[in-house]
Amino acid sequence: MTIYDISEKAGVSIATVSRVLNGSSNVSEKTKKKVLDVINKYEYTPNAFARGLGLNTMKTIGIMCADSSDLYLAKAIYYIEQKLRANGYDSILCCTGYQLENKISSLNLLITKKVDGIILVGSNFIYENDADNKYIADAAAQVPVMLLNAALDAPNVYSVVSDDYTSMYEAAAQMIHSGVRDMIYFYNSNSYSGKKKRAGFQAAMEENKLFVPGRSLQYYQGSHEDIPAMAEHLKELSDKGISFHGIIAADDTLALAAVKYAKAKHLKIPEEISIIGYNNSMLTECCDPPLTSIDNKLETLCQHLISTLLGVLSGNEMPKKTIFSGELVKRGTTR
Amino acid sequence: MTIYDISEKAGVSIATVSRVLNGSSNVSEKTKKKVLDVINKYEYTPNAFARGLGLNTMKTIGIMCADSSDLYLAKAIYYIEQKLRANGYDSILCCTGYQLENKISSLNLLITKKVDGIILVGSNFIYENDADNKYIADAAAQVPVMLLNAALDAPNVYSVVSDDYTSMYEAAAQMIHSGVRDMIYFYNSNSYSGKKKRAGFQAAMEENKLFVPGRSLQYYQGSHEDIPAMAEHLKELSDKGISFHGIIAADDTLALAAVKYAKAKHLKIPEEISIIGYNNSMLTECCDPPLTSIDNKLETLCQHLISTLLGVLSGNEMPKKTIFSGELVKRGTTR
DNA sequence: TTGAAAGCGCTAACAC
DNA sequence: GTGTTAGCGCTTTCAA
Repeated sequence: MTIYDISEKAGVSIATVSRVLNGSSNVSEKTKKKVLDVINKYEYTPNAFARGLGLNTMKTIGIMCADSSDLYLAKAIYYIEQKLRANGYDSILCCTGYQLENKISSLNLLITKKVDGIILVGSNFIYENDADNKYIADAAAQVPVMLLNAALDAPNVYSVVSDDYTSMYEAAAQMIHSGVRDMIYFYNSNSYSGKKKRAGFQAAMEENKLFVPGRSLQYYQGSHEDIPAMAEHLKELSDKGISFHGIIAADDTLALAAVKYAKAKHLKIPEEISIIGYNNSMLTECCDPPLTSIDNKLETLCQHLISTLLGVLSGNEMPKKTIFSGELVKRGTTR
Repeated sequence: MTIYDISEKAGVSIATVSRVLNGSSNVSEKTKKKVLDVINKYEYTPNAFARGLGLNTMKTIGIMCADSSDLYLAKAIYYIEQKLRANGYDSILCCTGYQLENKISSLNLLITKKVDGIILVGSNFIYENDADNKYIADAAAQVPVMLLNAALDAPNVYSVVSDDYTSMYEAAAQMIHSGVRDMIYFYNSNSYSGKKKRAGFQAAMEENKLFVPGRSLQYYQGSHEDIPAMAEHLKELSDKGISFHGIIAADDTLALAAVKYAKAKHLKIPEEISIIGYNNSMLTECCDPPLTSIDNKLETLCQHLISTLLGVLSGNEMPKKTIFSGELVKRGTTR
């Protein structure tokens, strides 16, 4: 069933059918009804490809993320997809993994598929070496690119970020204030947001003359999901003689590993060791005691990201970078 | 830049350009190289919409799920997206929520967008009332529909399921064997797979004359993520005088709530209470002690689902339903 | 308010 | 091995 069939059965031209299909005003109520009746009768729906060819858009947005099964990224994708759909856009999902090479080819693929815009979910798309970020600016030459929790200053790329620096700064300040002096920062990512978090922690420590290079910052390299391995890492640290009575983790998974470590060492939480996570995910309640964590207002970020994108697509001038603040949600792992 | 531009610059016809683009054999090496050079020089990529219009496909598969941020569904989507992409297909993601109405409209929307196939991820797409499943059969009249962890007998719909019944039966049998007599089944879904699981539990209990109607089966109605509320539900049960020394949960989240409950009651795990979860997710390691759980081989299921879909799309005869068995992974919450 | 007709950029059947 | 041409099903001028 094509627009020709409908036009024939309704006794009008295809132009008229097209007009009612697209809600053009210049159609008499009478012919409009006539056409609509035929359309409904035959359950006709326009061919999306032909439409795409004519309009040069199929109203789809490409969503890229490293790993859609990551708790945090999954949540972001969920919010984004919902809000896009509510605005008439489809989402093409693209899980790229963490390799730059794959990110580049995925990005190019999406552009080839003629998406209307691209959303990069997660800070891992931004690299320390500026040259490595060229692929994003290149893509932005074709379609608007939105960054969630990352920022890049380039034409046609828009960033929405949580103020990780301040959140972490305040978490650390708070823990210091509660009496802990020798806490460590436990992290596994040097991404854009990863660096901000670490810097926030470090600043708070330095301000209080508590920062010890090579000790205060503890990097874990390994699977993002392997909690036992993370806990083991902490144990080795402690075995090496590095002592600490507080752990601020770069995400809730790492924090859970910290809790696991503390339990294995029979340390009382929070009396003997304080722990703070990041993301305020469901994991906070998977923990005993419940995990204190930083809420970075993911839904708000996503909401804002989508409105910005829609604005850009409508040709409006939109803010290049928006920053939201996070909030420390206190639960059982801190005093 | 179009195929016409390229053909002109290369001094050949558009048909020849199209041929090298599509790897047709009937092109001489010389002209092929000539065309390829021009293509590379101008970084030309064919217009996907025009291609779609001609071929009537854009090589995309619709993925529907109720909630892509659900731990289990997210993992499934991840596997599926990866495997589709590896085979040259894009994925349009569609989070429908749990309302039938929305599922129907999403499904129709995907068909309108002319996807090549549709994958329904999760058992919640199948309803008890057969009439409610008509929307799936209707969709299958247009494109192949794949069900993950659900089954429906209709033309052009294919099911890949884990043998939830047997897995649950064996988990229950195992717990009975370990000496627990009065365990309860803690669940929150009456979906296709939810019913299978429950039936497996019930069968094992009945076989051992341990099943007590109105007691052995405990339904929790509430947020799928609210662990404290789930734990509270168990506490109320216990307060009501219903005693149990074992909990088999329909998923790991519920099982974690069971652990939380046990800790609040100062019950020793597994000595005084045994707990088994389902899905063998990362949550098993978020738990202290680590959670015994049933692994339903999600990646295998997804792998098989994709190969079946690809087979169907290639016009091959494929199995309508495939069943894989799960496996009980014993950890610290069982004896 | 309506219709005729020219694209949109590609594929593929057919002819040479 | 290569070119010509007729679609694919829509949108959108331009005339009427």
